[in-house]
Amino acid sequence: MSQAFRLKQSIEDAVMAGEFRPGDRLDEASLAERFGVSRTPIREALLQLGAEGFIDVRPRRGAIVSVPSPTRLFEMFETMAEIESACGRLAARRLTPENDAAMEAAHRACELDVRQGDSEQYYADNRNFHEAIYRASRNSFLADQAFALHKRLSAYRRIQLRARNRLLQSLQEHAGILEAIRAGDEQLAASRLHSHVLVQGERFSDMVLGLTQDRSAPAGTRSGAGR
Amino acid sequence: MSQAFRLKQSIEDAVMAGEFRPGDRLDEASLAERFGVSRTPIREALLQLGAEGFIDVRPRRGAIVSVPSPTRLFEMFETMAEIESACGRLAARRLTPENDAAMEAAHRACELDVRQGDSEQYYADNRNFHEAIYRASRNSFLADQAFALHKRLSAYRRIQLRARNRLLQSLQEHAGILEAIRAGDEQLAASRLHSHVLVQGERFSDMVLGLTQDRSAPAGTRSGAGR
DNA sequence: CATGTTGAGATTGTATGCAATATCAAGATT
DNA sequence: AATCTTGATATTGCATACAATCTCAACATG
Repeated sequence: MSQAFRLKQSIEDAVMAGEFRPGDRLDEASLAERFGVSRTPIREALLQLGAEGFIDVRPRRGAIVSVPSPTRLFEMFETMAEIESACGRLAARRLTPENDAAMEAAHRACELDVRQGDSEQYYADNRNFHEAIYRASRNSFLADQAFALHKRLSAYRRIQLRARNRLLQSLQEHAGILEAIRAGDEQLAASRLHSHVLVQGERFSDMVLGLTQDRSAPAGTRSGAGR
Repeated sequence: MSQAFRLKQSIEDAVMAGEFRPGDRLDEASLAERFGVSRTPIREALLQLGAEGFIDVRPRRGAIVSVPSPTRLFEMFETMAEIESACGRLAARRLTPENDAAMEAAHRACELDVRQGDSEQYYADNRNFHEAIYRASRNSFLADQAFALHKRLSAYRRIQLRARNRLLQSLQEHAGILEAIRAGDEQLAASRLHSHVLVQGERFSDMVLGLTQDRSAPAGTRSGAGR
């Protein structure tokens, strides 16, 4: 497969792994050297990531890892809540045994993780659970949108789950969601999913908003005390 | 501003104008010649359009205007219905005088177009009306998602509105939606928007796929049997 | 007659070079 | 001292060249 595709994935991974922090510049020359290719495929990967909203590509000024404002971030979580609840609504309407089984399996895995207090593994299995719901909507386009947004938010979501009690609460919410979907209660499934997702956004906002009123001077950037 | 950006817009416009039909190849050399640039910025534009889902870029095999299957298309409309109803729900909750005025103005314009039977102009003003609702959600990220999907579907939507009585029906639905949003009735606004959008998908489906079930061979499409 | 093979031409993928623009620090001006 | 130029340097944007792969039709083979 083409290099640009592999590079796109690698750069995305590096960003998600936190190797590049929000605000960091992604300059073409260093990336080219790092991956042992010329600037051309790097540019192509960056432009694609930019089109997907993963990074910010400013004409003539290079690409940076996007720095959503607290407001923007909350909007993203709110949108995720709307999309997920739509998935839940459709899942409740259309549930098949296969999809039910997939959700069940993912939920069981999450249970185990909580019992073992393995928050890192919970993070992964939580993702599987949510993706099982997306698929259960039996609308692959909607599911794709949900996947994409989930991925964009995962960096922020991960921080959330570090809190121990949140882990247990999350699991209990999953149980309630699953129950509603199985009961075919579209309304309930939608509203439970909505708050399950939104609470994360709210918690995160609280956390971030505590620090920055509006003028974010994101800590950690080598901002110019210089002058 | 950079050429690639302008080109991206131009190619998108050409696709939306129907100059390239679904399934047509977008080969780099001819586009480069047409726009008087080299292949490099053309590639960059195509890759970005591909990342946005507007076209299909198949590695080593060039880009084509995507040809959503009837099923996929219906899924896209269903997703649009979910997103729009989310916008409506939030708009009902958060309506400001400014957003109200904007929706009102767009609605008035649509009324005038119907009275004059100008379906082409209605097409444009209808878009404004819907975009006014997106903005009224006061969630700019959600609104951006809605814009993008609306754009991707507009080619199919346009065909819909050609039918005369559909024009009037559409207008009446708009009135109902506006009323619900103003009344602050989130549920009603959401459900009215949902069916307003979905009915287009359904009509389109009926048109294209009277034979949905799974039997392929979409009769009547010129790209069906191909070569 | 159907199917597999092959090779020329066409098209995409990547590297490199140069032009255009942005960045930033040192010096000029008030 | 603060702000405004200005030029050197770094970085991006685009064009061109070449390499890698695909396409497709003519031919060979059973």
